[in-house]
Amino acid sequence: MVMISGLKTREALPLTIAAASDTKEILPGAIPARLGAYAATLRTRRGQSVALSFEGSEAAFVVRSGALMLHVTLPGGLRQVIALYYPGDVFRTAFAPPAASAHLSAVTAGEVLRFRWSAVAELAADDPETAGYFADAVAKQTARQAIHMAAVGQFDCQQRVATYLMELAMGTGVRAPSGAVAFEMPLRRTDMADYLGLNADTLSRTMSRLRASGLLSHPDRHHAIIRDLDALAALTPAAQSIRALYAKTPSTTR
Amino acid sequence: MVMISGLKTREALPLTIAAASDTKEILPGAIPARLGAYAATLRTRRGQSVALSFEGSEAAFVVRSGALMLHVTLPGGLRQVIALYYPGDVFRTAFAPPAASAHLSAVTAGEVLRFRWSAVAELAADDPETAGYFADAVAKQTARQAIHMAAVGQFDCQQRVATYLMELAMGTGVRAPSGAVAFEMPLRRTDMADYLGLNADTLSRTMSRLRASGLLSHPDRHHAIIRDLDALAALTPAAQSIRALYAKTPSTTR
DNA sequence: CGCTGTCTTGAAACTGCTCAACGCGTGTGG
DNA sequence: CCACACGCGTTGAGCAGTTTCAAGACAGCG
Repeated sequence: MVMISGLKTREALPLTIAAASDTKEILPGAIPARLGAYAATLRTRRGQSVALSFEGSEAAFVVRSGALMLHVTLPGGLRQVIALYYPGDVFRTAFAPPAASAHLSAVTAGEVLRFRWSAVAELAADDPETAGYFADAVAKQTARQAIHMAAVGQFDCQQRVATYLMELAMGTGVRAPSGAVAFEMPLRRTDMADYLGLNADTLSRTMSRLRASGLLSHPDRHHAIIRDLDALAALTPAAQSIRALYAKTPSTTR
Repeated sequence: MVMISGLKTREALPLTIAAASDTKEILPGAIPARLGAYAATLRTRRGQSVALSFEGSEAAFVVRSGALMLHVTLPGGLRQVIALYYPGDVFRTAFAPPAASAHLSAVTAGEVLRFRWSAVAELAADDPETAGYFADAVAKQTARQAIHMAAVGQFDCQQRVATYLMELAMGTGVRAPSGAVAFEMPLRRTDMADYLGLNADTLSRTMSRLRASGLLSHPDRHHAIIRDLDALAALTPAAQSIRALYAKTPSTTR
């Protein structure tokens, strides 16, 4: 559907299919080629923070690989990770709430395309593909956020953790022949807790319980293996939704 | 870009110039005129449910007056009100998460414009005003949701209630000379609780405590008066953000 | 080798939830 | 016109799940 155009100005941006040699380089359903002409590519390291705006004007970002995290800190030291952005996701400055000390940072090494929002808006005005790409990406993200909202608002501790693990497993997991699923957990415990609206101690305890039950094991801090995905799914009321969400993603290419 | 000094944010939006002689039909952001050609106007009654899609295809909605609520019910009877949509807000079918029995319903009598999403997408492709309107509306909503996310994830019961009251006061409140603010509370207690991720009992208790402290009074179920807005603001860590959000709203027209 | 940031774990304190009862306004039928 | 049921909101008492605080374990790094 998307073809490579000769529009690259500065550096070659294989914006079509990142011929993923690496597991992470999931193809974002193809980022519209014409965007390339306006993009600056940021290479992120884990933990690196990304300026929300660009030279004082509103910016837009498209994640190409890796992941970003938006978090806010409110008076009183209350911190909440609002959203995680994965390959194909878009973000614009105006998504960040005002007066909430919002920060965007990388949770993983990866690549992020940055634009002036005005440039994106102009391009979108005469390139339906770009317009559609943004609109659909935002819609998909909104739907994902809805599930997350429900999880944070209604689930107990274990359900939230199970939900997050499920998302990771579905999004980036690798299936072993045994039926087990292995994946990375890019967030630190603290960030994970802030994302789930939990206390870090409680989160740790919950993960220990899952480990004790044999469902989960993590060889090291940032890696996890789920013995039985269905058993995990049984722990979260959002299992169906997550499955539907991640099943749909690839076909998002429309 | 049309831009008229906004009065009350959440009152009716004129579709075009329609010199709204009607009761509350005042004009803030102004919905792009050309959308009118594709719109079907739905008149909602409180509690009425609005079909998420239209004749099997994806739909888009723009709230003109009143308010809508999106809620999901997950297995186990867990219910979460995901978002509230106010005049000027947009919604499209794809915002609703899959497999979560999502429902859109009116919390107030009002008017909602309905479109086929495909029609909106086509129009946006050659009308930058429409495209910009949708993109900006979605961005504004996303920012609002971020605050709500932080509230549900991090705030205690009283802070959440104060946050919601603050939103209402800023959005639809009428200032009395005494400094008090009066506003409507369109949601039922149960829905309010589900929106805030609280138990209805707990919510009721919290409101009683606020009433006992003299800050709040409600002459009847759906009306409230805040004696001192600053005192209320002091109760929620999100006060600054809410103020910024609602101060910015009128100028959002850019 | 010791430092530091991160993660884990325990015990006590507390917040919010559950469940059950009651009050109140409204609609319905005798 | 009253009796009654119903939906909705309020309130209390007891309980459960989370948070808090403090201490210990572990890994990476100078």
